[in-house]
Amino acid sequence: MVYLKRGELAKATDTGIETIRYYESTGLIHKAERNDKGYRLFPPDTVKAIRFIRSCQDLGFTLKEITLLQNLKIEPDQQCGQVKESVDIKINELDKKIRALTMMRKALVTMSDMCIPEASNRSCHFLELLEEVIS
Amino acid sequence: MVYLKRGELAKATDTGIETIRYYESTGLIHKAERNDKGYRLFPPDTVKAIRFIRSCQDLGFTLKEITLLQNLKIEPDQQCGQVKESVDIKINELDKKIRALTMMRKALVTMSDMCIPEASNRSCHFLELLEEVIS
DNA sequence: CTTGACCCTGTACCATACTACAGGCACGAG
DNA sequence: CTCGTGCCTGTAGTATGGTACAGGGTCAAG
Repeated sequence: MVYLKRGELAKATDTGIETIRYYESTGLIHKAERNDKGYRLFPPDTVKAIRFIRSCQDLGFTLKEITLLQNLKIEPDQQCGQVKESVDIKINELDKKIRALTMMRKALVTMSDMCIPEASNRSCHFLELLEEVIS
Repeated sequence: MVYLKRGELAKATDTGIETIRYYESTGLIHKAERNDKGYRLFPPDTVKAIRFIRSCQDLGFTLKEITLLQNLKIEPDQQCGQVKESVDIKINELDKKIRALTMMRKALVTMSDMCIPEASNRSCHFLELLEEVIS
């Protein structure tokens, strides 16, 4: 059978078995079908869905936001403009986040570069550096 | 007096007044001195400290991580190498995060571009698009 | 000298995102 | 046929990051 039981899905996605139930209960993944004994049977693409969820979480999205992302689709009908608007907002947010992270990265690189064993006895205070880079 | 009371600090940083007490209790900001009546008196640079905390949170750092960031200082002593190592790890993490966000941004831009009224009757699902853009 | 805005403490509560039982049925290996 | 997993349900507990009182003192303006 191509279907996965809960434990198999958990292993395949390196996720806690209870987490799967939690995701199902919140609607983050589709309700699984059940066999005659009540065991959950997940279609194999649930693996992808869960990997997507975990990746998004790593990027700082909440489960609520991830639900929105999952539902994001543009259909060329009268509602297109609305969806486009929310997509554009999301793009702006991402831009801000990317810029900020890039600045922080720069601060860290500067720090790392300053840290050469032979370097003179200057000391580096991260916060001051970061403030400089950010502002 | 240059010192700020709790409410003043809250206003200056656009933060809940109780949040300030919470940050103080967790050691995220220094314990304020008190006047003779027990009122907290915060030195003015606490404003900066709290802004720093909020910015870092926006970037997806936890309060625990922010504490670590605050303590990150490189002093040219024997521990320099160690600190450099952890800084470099953090840089790698940021790189990954920035790349992933950039890809996600690309997917959204593609979506947004597809949404032109005159465009044909194709419809666009974010997840599929993201997979395309990523791979 | 009272009224309202502020501050104090302790404690309780909230949402999010899990995580851990307890009690019970299912199933395959030995 | 039993032993060890694995699955089921419901419910309770955890950590994080706040948020909201209650009950009481402080302070300055009118």
